[in-house]
Amino acid sequence: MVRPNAGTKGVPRLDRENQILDVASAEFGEHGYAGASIARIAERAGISKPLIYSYFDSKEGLFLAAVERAGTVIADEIERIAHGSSEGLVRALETLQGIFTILEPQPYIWKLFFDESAPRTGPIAAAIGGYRERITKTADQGVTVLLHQQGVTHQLDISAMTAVWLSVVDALVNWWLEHPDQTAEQMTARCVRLIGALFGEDLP
Amino acid sequence: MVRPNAGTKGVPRLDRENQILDVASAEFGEHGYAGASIARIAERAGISKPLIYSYFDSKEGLFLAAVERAGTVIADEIERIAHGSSEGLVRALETLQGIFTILEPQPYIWKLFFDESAPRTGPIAAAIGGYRERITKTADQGVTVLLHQQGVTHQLDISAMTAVWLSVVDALVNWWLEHPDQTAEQMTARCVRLIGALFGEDLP
DNA sequence: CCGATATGACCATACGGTAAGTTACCGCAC
DNA sequence: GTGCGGTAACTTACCGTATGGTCATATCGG
Repeated sequence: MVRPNAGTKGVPRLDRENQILDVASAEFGEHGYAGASIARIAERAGISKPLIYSYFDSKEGLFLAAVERAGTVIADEIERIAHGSSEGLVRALETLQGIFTILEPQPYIWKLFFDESAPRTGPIAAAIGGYRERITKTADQGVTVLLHQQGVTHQLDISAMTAVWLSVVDALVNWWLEHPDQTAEQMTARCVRLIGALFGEDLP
Repeated sequence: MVRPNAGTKGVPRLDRENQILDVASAEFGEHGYAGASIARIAERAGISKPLIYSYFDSKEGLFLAAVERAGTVIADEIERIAHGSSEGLVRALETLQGIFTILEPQPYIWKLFFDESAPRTGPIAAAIGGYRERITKTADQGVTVLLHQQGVTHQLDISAMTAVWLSVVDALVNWWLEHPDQTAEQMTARCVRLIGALFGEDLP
């Protein structure tokens, strides 16, 4: 039987893996884990389904790889900013700036951590949980400092406020996805204006 | 063949429909549209799959019915509050209080409007779009007033801020889902504390 | 010729959806 | 009151297809 193109492309495995992960992240981001289709990912990447399985074993494996690639980058960046000396709203703004910069090439990766239809048990849940915990823990520290300054010390209040803060980031990323013409710089400037207006502070 | 229990329960259609919608809302909320399973909904409701189809025609029909039941309630309440005389942060707080009160019996219905895996075309998209537009429009008016007072008039800034505000509501509802012991009243009190701390205002 | 890259064709099954029939109840003729 | 027909409520068993996943095989550089 004739199989045109079989094996003729010769793209190195690592390159191909990254290309697949790019496409898969977008697909998972757009449709959620359950709504994403491997066949569609293959089509969008211009390759065949079996190649994906030969590199990532399963749908779960592919999603897991996407989550881990994204999680490392995002969590590292957030923790890096947290280790700086800034505090309160300035730190919040720096975090947003860092996230926008990282997400600029591929904004969809943010959504991998907030997928309702992703498996709730097994390695995927563990990985998502791990990265979310790193992110949440860091956010929690920042929120704690901010709220303590204002006299709020109730643990549940801080927990809720952390959830709100993470959701604010989420909202801005999603808004950005709907306004793809905006640059990371413009997004940061926008946040400066909004924080300034809401909290009446002068930001650097 | 013996069919034990066929037709023996005799629950009136409207009651059964509402029961199914309760279960379906939770299932859709937990797993998203694509991740939800009709068989599982039937099982959770203690009935058989065909009964669901005889009442709602299809998975889309079931989701649509859930969205419409939830959307009317939520959008009406939000618009009702918006027609009051309050403004700015007070109005924000009243909106949150209203939403918490409405969602108390069934918090999952909020998530139906933010499902990534729901159909993007057809009647479902239209219904979701319609309710989201009602909610967004109302939110947008409140945000516009608030930001204009602070000198922010750029249309895109307002659009982004509206998205952030809606996401704040989303975060609080999700946080609530993870802390089911909390009452609507406690949630409202928590928001009073947090808004007070962040914005340094005295709220009624 | 061997290993890496790649594919068309296929399998298994989960899930949306349906056909056909069962049970219970209600209203009504007698 | 009782037999009976119509209807609402409900079920088992099944179908078709989309999708996750696999197999055998092809191409090509070194």
